[in-house]
Amino acid sequence: MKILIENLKNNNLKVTPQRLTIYNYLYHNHIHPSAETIYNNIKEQNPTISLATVYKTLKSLKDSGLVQEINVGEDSFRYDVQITPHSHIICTKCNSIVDYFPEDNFIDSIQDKVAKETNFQVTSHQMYFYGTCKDCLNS
Amino acid sequence: MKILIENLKNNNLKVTPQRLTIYNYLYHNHIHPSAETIYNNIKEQNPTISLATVYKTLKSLKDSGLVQEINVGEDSFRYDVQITPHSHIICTKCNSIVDYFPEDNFIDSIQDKVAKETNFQVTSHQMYFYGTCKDCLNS
DNA sequence: TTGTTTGCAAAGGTTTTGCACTCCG
DNA sequence: CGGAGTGCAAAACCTTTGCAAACAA
Repeated sequence: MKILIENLKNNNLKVTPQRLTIYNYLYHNHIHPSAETIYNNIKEQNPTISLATVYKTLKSLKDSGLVQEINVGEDSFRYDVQITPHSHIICTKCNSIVDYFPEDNFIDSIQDKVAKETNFQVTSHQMYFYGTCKDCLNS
Repeated sequence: MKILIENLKNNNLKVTPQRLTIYNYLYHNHIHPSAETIYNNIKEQNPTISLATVYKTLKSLKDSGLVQEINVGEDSFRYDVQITPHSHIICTKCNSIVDYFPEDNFIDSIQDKVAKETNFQVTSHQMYFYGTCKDCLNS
């Protein structure tokens, strides 16, 4: 939570219970939830929170770099605490999303390669792999 | 257009002027347009077409494998004639999307690596690179 | 002819916005 | 206290759906 509080202060954002709750939920639940899922799961502890506040909070967290927004081809965005750069691998049967952490030099080498071949200054990337997870393969 | 007509027949879909127009537009305009953009650009030649038809057609083309749907983090999907597998590189200043074709063995090696390390059976992927294009760097 | 496709309007789902109230600093 | 954040309801989007008319095969 220290990271959150520091980061909020650095961005001139106030520390509110709603922001703490949402960040805390994401921090402890790496299921890449949608705004709706976050809302449903936190309203038990925080019955007065609104879905609009969840969206507004996610926007603040995203803008200050604490959370990343991902889209795997569904109707809605999903959210993820950004600790270190990583990719996502999606099971097309059960729709679960699993983090995948490639080594740094692997990513750097790909970005360098792309930058060289396209003349873009590449600053970030998103990599999604689709397939079937171990559990779904066995059932 | 031969590809389209053959493919439609193989999928028991009828060849209609609307489908020809939309596929033709995508085939000649590799700007990765949204449904709305497609609609706006083809309605000059086809004044009676509706946006709903554009969506329905894109769904048919997607299901029969002629078109791919991509999402780069905007509110809407964008569409792309799928010729060979490729990645996308997005300029965050001008929002243009450029195709990037890595060598086959490069992709295969990444997918193999991911599959091995995650125990997923990986069937496909989407790779998006974000940065600044040559033109925007020079202005 | 027959089943598919189209076009319209309406509905559905996600996300944003306006505004008064509340609360952090 | 003052300005930022919250919560509600309404609005704004994008996309899908239902249905009668039009059309491809």
